[in-house]
Amino acid sequence: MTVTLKDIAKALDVSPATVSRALKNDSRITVKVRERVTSMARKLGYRPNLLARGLVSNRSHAIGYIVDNLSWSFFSELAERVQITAEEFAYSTFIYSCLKSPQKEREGIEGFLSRGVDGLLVSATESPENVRVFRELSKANFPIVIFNDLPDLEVDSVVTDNYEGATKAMRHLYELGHREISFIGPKENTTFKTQRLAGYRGFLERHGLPAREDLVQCGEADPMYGYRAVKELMGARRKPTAVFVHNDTLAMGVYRAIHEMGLRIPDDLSVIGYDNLDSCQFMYPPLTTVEFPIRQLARTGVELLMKRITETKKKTSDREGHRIHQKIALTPRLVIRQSTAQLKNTSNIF
Amino acid sequence: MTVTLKDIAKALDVSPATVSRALKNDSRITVKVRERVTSMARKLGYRPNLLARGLVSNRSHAIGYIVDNLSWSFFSELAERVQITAEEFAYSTFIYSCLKSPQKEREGIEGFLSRGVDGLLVSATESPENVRVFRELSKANFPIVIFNDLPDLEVDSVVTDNYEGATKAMRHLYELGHREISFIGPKENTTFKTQRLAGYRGFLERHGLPAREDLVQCGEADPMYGYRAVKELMGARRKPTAVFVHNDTLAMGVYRAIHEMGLRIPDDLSVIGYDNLDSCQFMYPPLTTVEFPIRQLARTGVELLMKRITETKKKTSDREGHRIHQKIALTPRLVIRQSTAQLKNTSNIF
DNA sequence: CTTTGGCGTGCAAGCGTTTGCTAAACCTCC
DNA sequence: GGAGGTTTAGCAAACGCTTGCACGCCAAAG
Repeated sequence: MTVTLKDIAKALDVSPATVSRALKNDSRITVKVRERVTSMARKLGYRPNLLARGLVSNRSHAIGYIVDNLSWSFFSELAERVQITAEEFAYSTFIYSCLKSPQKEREGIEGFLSRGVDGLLVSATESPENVRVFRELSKANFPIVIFNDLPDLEVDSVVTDNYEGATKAMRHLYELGHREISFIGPKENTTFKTQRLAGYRGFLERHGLPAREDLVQCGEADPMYGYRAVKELMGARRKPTAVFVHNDTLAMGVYRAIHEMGLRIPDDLSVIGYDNLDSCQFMYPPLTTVEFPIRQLARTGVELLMKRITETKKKTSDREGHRIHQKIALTPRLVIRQSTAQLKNTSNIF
Repeated sequence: MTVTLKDIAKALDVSPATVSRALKNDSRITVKVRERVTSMARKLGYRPNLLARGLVSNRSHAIGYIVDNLSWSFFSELAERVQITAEEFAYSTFIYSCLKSPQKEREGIEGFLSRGVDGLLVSATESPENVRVFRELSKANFPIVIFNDLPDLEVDSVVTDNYEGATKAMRHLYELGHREISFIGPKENTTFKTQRLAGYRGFLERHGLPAREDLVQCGEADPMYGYRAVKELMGARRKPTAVFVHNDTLAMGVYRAIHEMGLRIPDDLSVIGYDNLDSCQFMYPPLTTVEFPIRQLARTGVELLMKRITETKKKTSDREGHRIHQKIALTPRLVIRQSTAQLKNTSNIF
């Protein structure tokens, strides 16, 4: 059925070893032989069996990428970039969506390892059990890079500075004259959320603004929650004049609520998001947001992972040499569009 | 380093064969032995090597899914559902985004086959070369299911009736009194586009409405094009009162253009989309659309593929028994939200 | 006490590759 | 013309697992 190295060997009356070497451009093989082999391979429609290859070479030329929810633009954009970048290194990418379930995430990890991936990329749950698994893998010198800022740095990671991003968002609003600024985010205290919220609070504090807890709204990580939160905020007596939303997806709900209430963005409420998803520019008005540099993140992560992989595979002997782990932080950038504007009718301008 | 069957066997002083059988609940193994084996496996942290397993059993327990652009919600939502459904069958899903490049798509297929996937799921380019590849695979009894309506039915497929969906959209607009209805879509003549456009034209014809070609706008498959198209349409002398947009993503651009021009949906223009992406309900106003039943499609596709896989793997002998291919069509459903409304100021009501 | 027949387990081959070592062939040079 | 060296190619083991077959054991039957 399927044609193997042996078939080529038989057809050419050489040994499988020779075919194998010829196909991978081993210098010891004559040009003539190589040519005969490659042309016969093409003729027969030879397709290398990566399972066999992986079994003996102990390299699958694949990496695994675990995400929370592939259906969310944030993750699917990342996943696509990871795949594209890995491809430049002749690597396949296996993607697994764990639906925010630590249990499933665990299964995903196991599955990847069973399939012999050469390395792991993670942007998923922060469940303690799994974080422990990542630590152990890392300690065992298994190549793994995490797109997150875990408490103790014992594993390679590529992150963005969420605190800094939040600060930039806040400064932008502040400079536009806003003082009553709300924060809308998920209730889970992921590092992303914690840092962004800290950036928000830190900014208020440094500028002597009151930290009104009624302006901090946390709920489900779903656009619907953004919708509900705004309805509540804007229905209250002391409304905010601007809102810093934890991510662009949540901002979609915010938009809908504002429009539905017959209010306008940015006139009645300035809105700033986070992530800079592709869809931002098609919201109305186009959303001002903090860019989460997806492409660079994917690239940096994959490159770091590849470095680890080659390191590890090379010196399989001195595996005791404990690696120094890296944490690479990318700076977020503010993308100003039209959902934020100068505050009007106020004496509060600095 | 990694623990294998042999290690367990050695530790228990039994043969690897016994361990293998015990772990897969072979009835011939004593309960006592089985228990000793499983507990030892757990203790040692045994993880089956799927490469080896696949090599000998010729079953990888993985399927490949090729999509056009993973970063598009439509595909990532599909991919996630495919993964979830496949998991129910104890199958892994490899996802590959070919970025609409037939070349890359081809590489993706080859990669999947090299990795020994047991079956293929496709919603990607319709390039003749690759369609031929699919045909050949199918002819060779390789399990493959396509989410598309290919010209000649020689391969299993699961589709939705785009013509019917378009008709439902048009009828909805028609019943609301609209007569000047525009179509905005991609310029590539994919089957989706062709069928939806045919549905649009067919409807006009059956209802004696003029087929104004200036109302049919085709361009890039990108929200930006929807934006430009609407600007042009609404800038013309004879504006449409409603627009049927080929998909929800394109509709985002339509929305932005309308809003930017200071017009209102649905008052100045009724808009109907196609796909019913998660984000539809958060557009403002929530988008009326034709549902592309993603979940059922994924489920049906995976189930059909699984059926093929078990069929094929069972009777590896009579592989000549040419299979009868199936085409399963799911009916699209109209989801009425608030982007469409009764046409006002017109004598044209039926 | 020897056969028969299950039943439970082990042997060994094989899946398609890679790769260290060996061997043959060919040069080059004295 | 043979020693020594350099190419070039083959042998065979190994990767971790599955599986057809054989084998040994014990109980029941003859």
